[in-house]
Amino acid sequence: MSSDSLNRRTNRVGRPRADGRVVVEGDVAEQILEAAAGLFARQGYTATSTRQIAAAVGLRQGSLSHYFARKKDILTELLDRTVEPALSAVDGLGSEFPPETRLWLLLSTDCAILTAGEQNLAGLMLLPEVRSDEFGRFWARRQQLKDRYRDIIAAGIRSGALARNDVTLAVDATFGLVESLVNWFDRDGDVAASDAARHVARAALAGVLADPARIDQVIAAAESGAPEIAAAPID
Amino acid sequence: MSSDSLNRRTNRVGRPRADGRVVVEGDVAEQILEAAAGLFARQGYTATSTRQIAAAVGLRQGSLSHYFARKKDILTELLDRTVEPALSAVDGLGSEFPPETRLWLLLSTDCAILTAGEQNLAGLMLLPEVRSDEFGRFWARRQQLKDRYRDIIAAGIRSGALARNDVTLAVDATFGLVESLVNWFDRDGDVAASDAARHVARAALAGVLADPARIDQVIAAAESGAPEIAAAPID
DNA sequence: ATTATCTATAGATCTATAGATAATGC
DNA sequence: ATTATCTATAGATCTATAGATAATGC
Repeated sequence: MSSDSLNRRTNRVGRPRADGRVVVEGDVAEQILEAAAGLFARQGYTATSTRQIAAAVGLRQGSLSHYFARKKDILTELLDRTVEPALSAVDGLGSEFPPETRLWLLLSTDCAILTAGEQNLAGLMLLPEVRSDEFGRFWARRQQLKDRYRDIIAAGIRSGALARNDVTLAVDATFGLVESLVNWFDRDGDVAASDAARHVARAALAGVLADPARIDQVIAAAESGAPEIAAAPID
Repeated sequence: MSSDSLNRRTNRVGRPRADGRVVVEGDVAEQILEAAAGLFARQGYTATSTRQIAAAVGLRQGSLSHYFARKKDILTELLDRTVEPALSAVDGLGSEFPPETRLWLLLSTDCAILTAGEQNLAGLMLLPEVRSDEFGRFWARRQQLKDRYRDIIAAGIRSGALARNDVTLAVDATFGLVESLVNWFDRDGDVAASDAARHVARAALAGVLADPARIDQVIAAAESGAPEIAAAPID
């Protein structure tokens, strides 16, 4: 085997980069997404220039279009990756459990997802620019997730396990409390992701339970996997 | 009294506006702040141009500098008005109550403040651009508020009323749960501000109480104004 | 004279695109 | 031939500022 063929293995097709650096770790599109996620989260979307994103991965500004035709496409792809894991986790939720148990399972997996990963991906949805219609697809997917919360909470209210509050309030608040994690949970801080996730999930559940004293029992039942006896209906 | 002097009353010094509209309702600086708050919250800081702000109050872009030398100064003033009310509310907090009662009082006033007003002023602090050093004064004030939470929560853990969790976790989570309101509470939605505020404050308190069953008792005690009997210390 | 505005613009961006170039692949 | 990059730039911003102007105040 000549040294020629050895070199060819590590080299890539296409004009070399201006800075001379060779791309080793595969997928450039992935690198762009990762770099952009960090920049968007720290500086904001509009305040992050395509030049900055390109520089972060060792490209010139104009070369980005080879991977993403417009800046917006990068954010769209990142947002997509935000909802999808939560939505598919929802599907695996056993329906044999009583609603308050299912709610705990939903809450705790959701909180775990939000605190997982190196980057605060889910935080991107709070960027004001994301409110624009251009990102409608994302908001539709997210609404699906919220609808699952609504189903479970409504069932819990019917069974008497959850307080007979306004459903909209209960759903909005529960959903909102969970998502508070993306604001304050700090991956570089002292608090462990699992502790933060559990604390928030527990507070959210406590907020809707009819009998707050039952909370640790509900959590234990969910985690032992055994469906506990449902609370007696109120009416 | 001539009609001349009558006219003078309603007219103002200075060159008339280009659009011919006459400013009636006093303070232009306040109008700028209000318009900017709405635009920043909806579109983001960088994505809002000084031209848009000016247009919203019937001025030309260049005329803004008469009131605020730079765009940043508008946001700084808005952020100032965000922390100050919360900080002064904290001062009025009776120290004769046990910590869990004081915590409830702090939580409920804070949540009330966050949901009050026509505009989601507090939401501005989540704008990514605000993280920059330029707004350090704001973050320092906010840290003072957080320190009050820490004092009270630490005291509650010592007294045994609050769960013996990591203080940092408890403070970060409690503070974060409260602030989740700025993300999801919708002034144009169906949920009343007072309901949203109460739900969140209650969930946050439930998250840290040693005995969740006590929650409604603690809240009732705080609201009747009578200091209840403190829980027995753990050690 | 003072004030609140205006108009016009310099200088600095920023994004998307056209077209060139330097690799590998066949 | 194909691919991944480059360089250069058009066109559209955006912010801050200079200097003019049209009111009122005295």
